[in-house]
Amino acid sequence: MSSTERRERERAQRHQLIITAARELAEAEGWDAVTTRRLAERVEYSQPVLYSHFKGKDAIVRAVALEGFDDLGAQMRRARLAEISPKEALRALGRAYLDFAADRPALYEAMFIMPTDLAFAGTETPPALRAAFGEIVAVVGPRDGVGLYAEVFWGSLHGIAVLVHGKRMPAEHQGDRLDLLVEHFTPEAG
Amino acid sequence: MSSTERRERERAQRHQLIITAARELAEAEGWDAVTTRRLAERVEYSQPVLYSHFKGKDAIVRAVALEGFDDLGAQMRRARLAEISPKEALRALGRAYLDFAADRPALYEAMFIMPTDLAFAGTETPPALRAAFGEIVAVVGPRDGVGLYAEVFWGSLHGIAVLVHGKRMPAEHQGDRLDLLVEHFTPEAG
DNA sequence: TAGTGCGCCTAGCGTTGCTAGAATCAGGGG
DNA sequence: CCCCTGATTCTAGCAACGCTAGGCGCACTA
Repeated sequence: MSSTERRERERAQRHQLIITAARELAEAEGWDAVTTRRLAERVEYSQPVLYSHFKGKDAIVRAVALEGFDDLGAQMRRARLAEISPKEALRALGRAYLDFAADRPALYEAMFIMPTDLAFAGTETPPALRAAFGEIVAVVGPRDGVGLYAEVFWGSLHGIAVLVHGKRMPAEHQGDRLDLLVEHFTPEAG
Repeated sequence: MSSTERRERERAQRHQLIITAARELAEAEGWDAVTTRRLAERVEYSQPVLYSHFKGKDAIVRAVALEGFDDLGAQMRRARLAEISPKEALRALGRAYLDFAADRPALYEAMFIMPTDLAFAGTETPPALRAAFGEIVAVVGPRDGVGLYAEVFWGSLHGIAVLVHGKRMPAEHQGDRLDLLVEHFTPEAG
């Protein structure tokens, strides 16, 4: 059954190809440009092939988002581990988060803005999401049982990131905003 | 030219009718349900009439959003003026903001989530937006020249509101999150 | 080599935002 | 009183969207 294996391998490659193409197209021209037709053209297959891999366009976006959580988690982890003091670690993680949102806006959009049915805080939550949130918990400090501080710190970062991204808040002073947040959320100083 | 006046009056009424219908339809069934066809049917005119009032669908959404800022501004103002102490005023305004987002999700979406070309912080910023932001500045205290504290407080509120709305953060504990924010942003204590 | 089944593509459905051109209606002049 | 003029509204249709049915062709099995 070697041919079957090869087929499955090729199929998996194409699966990944679709996800990558969708992300690249979104990052280059925005999600509005990611239509099933253009995406199919880009992977050099016809439209229906997409539907043999994914239930629909939403599922493709979800797959792109899911990969993004690995990246974001790793980026935050690297940032916080590079610092010694809790305060500096917090600032580094916050900067990493905001940089991620600013540098890869389309990916960030798929992860945190577009409608999704990814389970975010439940038993079905994918490991990548859990790990990414865990980085925030680690740096904020699990001062309470439910991670309230981590939630609010995350929410604050997300808020300013998304308002800047939507041009509802000036892009300048983002560093100052982060400093202000860090000042308030530094562990112990609570 | 009385007939002309009447015509203009009727036209203005219809203009408002379209905005109201769009908002109601969005609040009842979500913005996806607000198609130009359904909206036209609802106002009992044909589709092209919409385009004689608005440049396109985006312009209708923008008009709905603009009205929302009056509501939100008033709601925040009422809340903060009902309290004496700065801390309680801050909490009341925050609660008003979060309640607005939770109670009128479609309207909130049009104001703060959907793509828009409304000028948010510039010379062209509509008075309603300016006034609403002014309420936040008033309650946070303009501790710096550029309203950094107000921006970050607003961003934090927006972040948790929108993450809960998108089911990316549990809906519970929203009150606790607000308390935590208020604790950190209370004037003087800063 | 003939049969068989899977995989891919062509074609098309219903819906979207938006627009061109026909039709209709109100108001004013002969 | 009637017809003409101009504005206003509607019918019809375009291109693009997400998605799907059905048939064709190729690769593998026997």
